[in-house]
Amino acid sequence: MTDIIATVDVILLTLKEGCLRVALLKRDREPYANVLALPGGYIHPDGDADTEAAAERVLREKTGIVSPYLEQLATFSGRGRDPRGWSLSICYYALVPPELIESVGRPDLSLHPVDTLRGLPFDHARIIAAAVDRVKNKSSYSSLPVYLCGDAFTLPQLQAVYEILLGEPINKVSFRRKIEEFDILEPIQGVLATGGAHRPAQLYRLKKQYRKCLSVSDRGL
Amino acid sequence: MTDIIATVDVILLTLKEGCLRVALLKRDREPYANVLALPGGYIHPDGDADTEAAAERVLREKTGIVSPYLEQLATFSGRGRDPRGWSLSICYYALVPPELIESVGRPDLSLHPVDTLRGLPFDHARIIAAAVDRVKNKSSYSSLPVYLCGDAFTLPQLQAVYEILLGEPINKVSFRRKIEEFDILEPIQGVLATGGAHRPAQLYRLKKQYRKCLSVSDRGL
DNA sequence: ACAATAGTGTCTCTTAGACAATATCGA
DNA sequence: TCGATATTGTCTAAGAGACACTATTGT
Repeated sequence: MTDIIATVDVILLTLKEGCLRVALLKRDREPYANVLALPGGYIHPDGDADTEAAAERVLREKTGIVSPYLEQLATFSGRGRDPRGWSLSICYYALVPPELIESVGRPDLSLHPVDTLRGLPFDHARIIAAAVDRVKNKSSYSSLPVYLCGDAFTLPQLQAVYEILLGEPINKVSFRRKIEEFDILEPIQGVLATGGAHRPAQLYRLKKQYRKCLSVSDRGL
Repeated sequence: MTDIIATVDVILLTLKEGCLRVALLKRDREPYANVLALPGGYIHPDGDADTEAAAERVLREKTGIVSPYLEQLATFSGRGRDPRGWSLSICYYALVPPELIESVGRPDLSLHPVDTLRGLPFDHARIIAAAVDRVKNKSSYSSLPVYLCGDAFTLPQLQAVYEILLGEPINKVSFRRKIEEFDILEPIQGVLATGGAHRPAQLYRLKKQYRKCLSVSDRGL
């Protein structure tokens, strides 16, 4: 009986310069050595409690990042996806603010717009597309996009994040109503003065109990 | 390095006597021989194109059923879930009308209400709970429940299915508006006369192009 | 004062749900 | 004709989006 190659891959997503980007790094071994690919690695049954722990470990070892939000995407499998043989990858996706990626200072880690990816090994293009679909869809009815923002952000900034993900402008009043309804943010006593020759915006942060869990709406937006 | 046990499990769900039920069968080998469990089995890298094909094969071999709708649920993994060691199960769920299960005539296959399951082996209770959550949630915004109906059904019957899954009565007018909006049904020229000392209802069937794909709404219900 | 963006009040239009009227069967 | 359920029409109320007005900064 043929063996099964069992790995985890992590789709690490962030929003930078108005565009959703995925973190890729150069593979350090065959197959596809020196090709940009998703951070991934073998499951270690001796050390990993489960595949989620394996994904956390792989992400930490390969990028230095610990993501507050990590969710299982799906499992991709089959004979054709890896030249070494029949393989199976349990994929997880993470959303982080761009500063977190930059703060770890890994020169081999690079960000790439998800719309213009080329030359990806294995079935990584398909996996990334599935992750992007999931994120965009989930953004349409949940607070998921807050994980793309840093510790403190303004409502106009958060709205811009939603608009990029959904690909369309959102009504300001409706948007604020929804966020109010989610009840996950609290104002910080202090305002964002920096940018502006205009009225400064209130800074908000996630309430503690929502650092790792999201709020969903039964309606859209 | 320890080996990984890689299997697929299938959560076969149906609606019978006003209650969502899962198909279980007695395990024919250790561990947990003779205990009721989900249909499952090892992945065959030599024969299965991918895990979905493996799930289809396992379902067919163990129950004789070929389900039009089969979707990946999630992958469950870890050291504690199988006494044989670190294991990993890619789980798929299927929705079928009860007649399909009865038509295959497997006496070892039995249906059990998902609310009152006891004594399940491995982490099957958790897996089934996840599948039920997924089905109920997806039913709130999609045409998924039609797969629980047979080839022909009336709108009041379909509404009853939705109401059982959602656990609450639905407004008749709104429900019909939604189904109309999905645009997946076509009337059959003939009416359901059987039940009744009352006006018979129009029979509908799924349009051909929706036999294996569902329609979703961006709003609820 | 002016430009620019933040934040809020209000109106309208869409749409989900309530209610009810009509339709069609068996007894 | 009566009882029961199917089907359709219409009114109402909740909610989303449009619009516009006020607020607060830097220049």
